[in-house]
Amino acid sequence: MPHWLFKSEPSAWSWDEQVAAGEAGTPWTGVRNHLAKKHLQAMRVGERGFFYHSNDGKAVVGIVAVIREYYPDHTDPSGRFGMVDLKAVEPLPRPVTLDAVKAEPDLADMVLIRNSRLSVQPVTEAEWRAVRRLGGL
DNA sequence: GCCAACGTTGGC
DNA sequence: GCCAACGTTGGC
Repeated sequence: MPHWLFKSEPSAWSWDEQVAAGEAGTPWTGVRNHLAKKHLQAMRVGERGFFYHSNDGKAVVGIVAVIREYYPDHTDPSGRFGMVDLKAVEPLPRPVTLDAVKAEPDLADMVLIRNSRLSVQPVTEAEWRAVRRLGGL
């Protein structure tokens, strides 16, 4: 099963807010990049991803699940981009910082390192297991 | 279709 | 606050 990584600045949308949204989840609005869009379109209900705090925090802090597949993003006036709905699944007992990811040789090829500006990223099975382990799961 | 100018992201 | 990386826009 594919895995993903979603980036958000906590000042805009934080893990705590995602948790507070509960089982109903929330739409992941605001993606305006074609590669990120492609990843959103590939997502299926039940797939999981990491929730990453960019800028303020710079750490993987939790795990989310896709609960609704790709549909139009009403916040996009051009109508070209869409979104999925996500819900919080569980926090990482220990957030995995960007520094910790960089310090792990097995994670050197993570998209988070290689293409740091991409806001929705694929995560390989090996990367998924390694980050979970670093996070105490 | 090319590419310079510009805007945004995100680490530092 | 700076700036490198990268994506988008628009003139030609």
